[in-house]
Amino acid sequence: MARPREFDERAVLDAAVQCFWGGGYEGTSLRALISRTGLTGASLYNAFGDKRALYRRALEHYVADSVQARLRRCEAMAPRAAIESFFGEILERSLADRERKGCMLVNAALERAPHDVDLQCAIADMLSQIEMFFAGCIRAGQSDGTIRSALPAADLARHLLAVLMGLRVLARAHPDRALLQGAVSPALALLDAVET
Amino acid sequence: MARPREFDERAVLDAAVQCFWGGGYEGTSLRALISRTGLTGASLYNAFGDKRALYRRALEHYVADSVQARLRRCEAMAPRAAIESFFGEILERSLADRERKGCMLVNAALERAPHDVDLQCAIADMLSQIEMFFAGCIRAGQSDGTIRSALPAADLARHLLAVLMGLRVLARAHPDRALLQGAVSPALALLDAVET
DNA sequence: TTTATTTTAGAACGGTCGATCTATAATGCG
DNA sequence: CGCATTATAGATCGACCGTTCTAAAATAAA
Repeated sequence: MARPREFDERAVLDAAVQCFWGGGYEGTSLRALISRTGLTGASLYNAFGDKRALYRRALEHYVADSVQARLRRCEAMAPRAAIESFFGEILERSLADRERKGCMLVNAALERAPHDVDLQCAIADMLSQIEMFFAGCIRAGQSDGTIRSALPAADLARHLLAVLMGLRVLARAHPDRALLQGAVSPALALLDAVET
Repeated sequence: MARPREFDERAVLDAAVQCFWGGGYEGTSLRALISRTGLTGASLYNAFGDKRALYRRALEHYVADSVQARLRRCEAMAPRAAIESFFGEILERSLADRERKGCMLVNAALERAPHDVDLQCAIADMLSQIEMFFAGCIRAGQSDGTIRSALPAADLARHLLAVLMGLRVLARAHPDRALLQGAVSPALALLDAVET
């Protein structure tokens, strides 16, 4: 009934993520998006609305592609190992991240959440998915004895979430292995049965 | 020999901090700074150079005023209490922060450090001051027995630094008392002598 | 008082911003 | 084949960006 689209939406969102990830929302211009995605301003506005809506779609695309995929990958492992592997992956990725892009979700949480109510809710949801992954691992580990039960699983999960956010900030400001490893290892020690 | 300045530099930096703190670097326009500080563009450029230099001066002003003052305040306390009081203060301030401005240093670390080498070094220094505060408290507490010695003081300090960064991110995205308290309390438990 | 020097005020600069307009191209339906 | 509908391309919009310019004002030394 009408002219069909010439672009692949996923490819366009991939390109948009590449722009927004490193540059942030304010630091990414429509011109940059037009150049990266290859389509014109009119097409972008026709397909996605405005810059704000495109940013949100890009963030959701990033989270589905990058964060949720990692959660699924780790959920397949034993609880204690899942958490250790999760942080190990983050650590290696952060140290290999030459452009210092960090995590787009963390960047969005700090840059956009305070200024965009809708996005704030979406981001809170995404963060709570990570928290729930931690909580699930911890409860399972506390049941099978691989994680100590002295502290509430809910608190531990929130703690790990904070450590994760902190890692991402530190990595963007000062990506040093000793710093990041030092920050993570006490968190893992906290999960273990105690030895004085 | 020449016309004297009509403004107080500290007051101007205070105003600049108010602008940059909530809005970030890219989100704050020269017009906003001109309006808040009360002086003209020419005066700003004559006194501080350009926007980037003003941002750096504002950040240093903020850190001296807000971060270093808190460190001094807490350094006067007993080591274990100093850490607990430090996080307690952050927590209450974050929850009372209606505008969700968070911590300007953390905001700068995430927004500007990757894009500004000079600032990155300055920020790394400022963060390491906080890390050294933690490290000092922990070493002292490990000596007098109020903090357990099972983990290296250096790692614990880096861990607390990461938790602090994470708190600031979470508070800006989802300022909920249960979330923030849950994130902190395992960090404090980690410092204590063990009870199974 | 004159002169040199610096700060002020405010207009103005070229450039870029997000967003929209016009016109053309491409499809399915009647 | 028209016809309605949607996507494309590229020019263009007013607004705002960081920065600089000109000119007036204010001081201290000569």
